[in-house]
Amino acid sequence: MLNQLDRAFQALGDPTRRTLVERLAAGPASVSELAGPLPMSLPAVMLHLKVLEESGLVISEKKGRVRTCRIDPNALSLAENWINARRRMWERSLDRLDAFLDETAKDER
Amino acid sequence: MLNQLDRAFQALGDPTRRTLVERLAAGPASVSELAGPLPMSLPAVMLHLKVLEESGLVISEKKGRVRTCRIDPNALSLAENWINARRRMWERSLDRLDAFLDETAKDER
DNA sequence: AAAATACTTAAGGCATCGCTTGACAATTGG
DNA sequence: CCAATTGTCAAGCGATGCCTTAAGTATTTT
Repeated sequence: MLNQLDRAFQALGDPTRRTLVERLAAGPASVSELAGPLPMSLPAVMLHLKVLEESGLVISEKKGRVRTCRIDPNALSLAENWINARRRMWERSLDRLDAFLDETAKDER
Repeated sequence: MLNQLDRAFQALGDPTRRTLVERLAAGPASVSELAGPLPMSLPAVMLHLKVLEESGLVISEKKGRVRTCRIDPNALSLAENWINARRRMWERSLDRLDAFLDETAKDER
């Protein structure tokens, strides 16, 4: 029972899939175009695309016999925001520690 | 042969490890404190911490018999920046498409 | 209609992951 | 010193992940 954030991070954890995202960030592409430069079979790339699609990072639609894939920037933002929130939280906790240490130093004077 | 970005994203892909990061974002904690609320054995939590540490997201140091863990916000930024760069790239490519479509519409007038 | 293109599905192999239990330090408090 | 606390190491097991090949299906192209 994995949520979207799990899936997104897990998807980005694989170098092949990050390469795919990187390629798609430059613009939409077909499955063959994506698979072309990669050192693996086309079915393998399809599986990666499936993972990316289930994570919400990538959207695809089929017209005729070619499936065109594109990035969904919303899903990217979701992951980005999660990290950002935690980083900010951590920085605030550091600030509180600094303030506490300053207080202590003042008291000791 | 995984690089730091792979490890970081893979680490964040696991719900337990994101819970750990979430907890640590509020401030440092010992291994037992981290394991306490979690529905698994302490060795299991240790393994998760090892993954987080190898990914660079978490730093720990041992004093006496207690190991204190804290977040390294730099590693968080690394992942955040990667996503941000791709999202921006994608948005730029959308802008170019819009511009192109506008041009085309003008030509057809 | 036959051939080529572009994917899709299925079956299977091997590695890694997440977790468990059990045994084993190392440190500290009574 | 003895015992409790806190963490570490190791073996192992079932599930998942990544990839392969082989055999489809659907859609153009010739």
